[in-house]
Amino acid sequence: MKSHIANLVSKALDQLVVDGLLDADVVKAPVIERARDASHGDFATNVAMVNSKVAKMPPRDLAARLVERLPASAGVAGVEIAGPGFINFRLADNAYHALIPEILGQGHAFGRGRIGAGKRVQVEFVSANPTGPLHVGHGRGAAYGAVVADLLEAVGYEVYREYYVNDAGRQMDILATSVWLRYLELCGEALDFPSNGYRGDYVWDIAATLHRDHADDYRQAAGAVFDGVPPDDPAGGDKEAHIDGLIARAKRLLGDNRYRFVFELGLNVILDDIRDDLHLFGVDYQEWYSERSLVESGAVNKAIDRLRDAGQLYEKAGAWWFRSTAFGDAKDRVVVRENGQTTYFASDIAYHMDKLERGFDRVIDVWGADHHGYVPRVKAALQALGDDPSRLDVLLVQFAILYRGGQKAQMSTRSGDFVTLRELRKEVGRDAARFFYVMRKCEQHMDFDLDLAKSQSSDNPVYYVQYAHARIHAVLRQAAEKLIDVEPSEGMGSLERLSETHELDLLKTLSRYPEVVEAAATQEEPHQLTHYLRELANEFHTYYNAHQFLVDDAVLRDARIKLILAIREVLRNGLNLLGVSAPEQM
RNA sequence: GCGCCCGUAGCUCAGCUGGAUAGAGUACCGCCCUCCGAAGGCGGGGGUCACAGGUUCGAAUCCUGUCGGGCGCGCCA
Repeated sequence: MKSHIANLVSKALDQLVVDGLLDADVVKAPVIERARDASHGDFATNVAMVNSKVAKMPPRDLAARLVERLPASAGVAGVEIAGPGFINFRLADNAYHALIPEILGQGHAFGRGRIGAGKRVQVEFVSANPTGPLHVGHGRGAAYGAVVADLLEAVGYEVYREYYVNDAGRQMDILATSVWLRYLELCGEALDFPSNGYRGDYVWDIAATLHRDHADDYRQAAGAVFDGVPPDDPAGGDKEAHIDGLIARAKRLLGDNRYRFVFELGLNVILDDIRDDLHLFGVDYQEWYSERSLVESGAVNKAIDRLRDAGQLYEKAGAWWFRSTAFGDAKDRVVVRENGQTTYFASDIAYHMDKLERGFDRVIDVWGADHHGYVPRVKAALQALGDDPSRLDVLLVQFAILYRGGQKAQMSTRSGDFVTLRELRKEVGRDAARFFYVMRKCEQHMDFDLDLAKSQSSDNPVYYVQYAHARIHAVLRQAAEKLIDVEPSEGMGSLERLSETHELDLLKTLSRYPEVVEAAATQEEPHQLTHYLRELANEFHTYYNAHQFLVDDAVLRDARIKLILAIREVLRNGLNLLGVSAPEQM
């Protein structure tokens, strides 16, 4: 409908050019938008105002000339000039009635589009370190990334969802060492657990598995482990030096193979947990991409070599630095440390290089906002390698702060004192968690009200929308009891009986759905969809209270049933895109 | 100190590629079930769009500055 109006306006503009009232070179393209106020009709355009200057004519005069040249159209019931020079279009009722067979005919496909044109886009999200269970801070990125991916798919992109597994590096060594130390405690060794180790209960659980399956096979005397290791922070030392010393000691005492065994046990247990957790959250990936595989395949060294060959690296204080300042970064960055180990950043360069080499048209990273300072260096690296950094979009998600009983629910991974995503799901349910996380635009700091998410009342927006869907099914069940055929196969002739304001408003709202999906997808803003669904649910509830659907007049009843079937379809499709269920009963 | 994000109704937030009287939910007050689920609906009050300048036919929206809040500035990941 919108494009139809745009088409009419373009033709009128062309005619103005032909008539010599406008210069084709300077005329600005028309923008058609939904009228905000019903009294302004259905669509409006500001072409007359934006072209007023180049036409050397007051906006309203230009508007009048343009309206004179608009082609006639059956779907358009009225055109008027208003305000400073807006041209308002009012559609004929039957233009909206035709929407119902369209929706019912397309079913699940209604609202999906093709502007993605099959382009391949990769979306990387969550990618939390496998050093512990996911917590609620990861939940927002998970929900947001998943919905953005689904939205892009809905508008015609071929989407590849990926989780980058940081299974190399020092944090993983700290985890492996933490597991081993807990295991030693289970064996009966007395020791002071390092202040920088992972202290969560899940570490005990992994240690217990090791102890159950291998008894004392991995046991070493605590003295042998700790003697000569630099003191920990509480003992007046440095916690970083202490944990590094313990890692080195673990590797030496266990030997490569046995250390690797403990390491992998920890990694696999946690990764399985994360995978399962996300799956139950409705988040599934095409690929779990291992950082270690990147190191072991030589991809990291290859990336470093490419940078060196391009003259973008230099040596300073024993380390190799990437000249990222040459590409807009605030300072140069180390890629190879003094000790010869490559940095996380070096892996990330290789990873992003690989993403682009895999031939994606677009690459999207969803990161926590605390990583925003990291964006310039990754883009710098891509540019230095001769790739096009604009193919990479980094979407930053701000933190969500949880409130329970009006109080902040705080968290910290290292101390083990945090709310896990699993617990959140258990507490508020998957539907509410998914909906709440994407209800706000991602750059907005979010207050997540656990009590509200839990409440089974109209205060809770997710229940409000789901209730509208369930209510439609309640009507359909009622109709079935009365032996009314709810899916009549005959034509749509009865639809012109839909003439109530509530009905026409609903049709108008339904007609917006494809535009909402497209906007939410292209702007990566799932919240637009949540707002839309709330609005649609509200209009349905209003309609429900104002009119009886299952009336004696069979023709009218038939029309109304078709309308609510169309509403059901859109509610279901929209909720589905959000990863929220559309229950038939609640 | 430098960089990024945010500041709109008591509270939580839309609106931001400039457009017509600034919206929604919630809270508060008042109504509506002999009627398909009241987990609902209708109405009402409530705003110097943080502040100050600038750009123009027009600014919550764009630019500059100030003030407030969050985050980041590792040879950690």
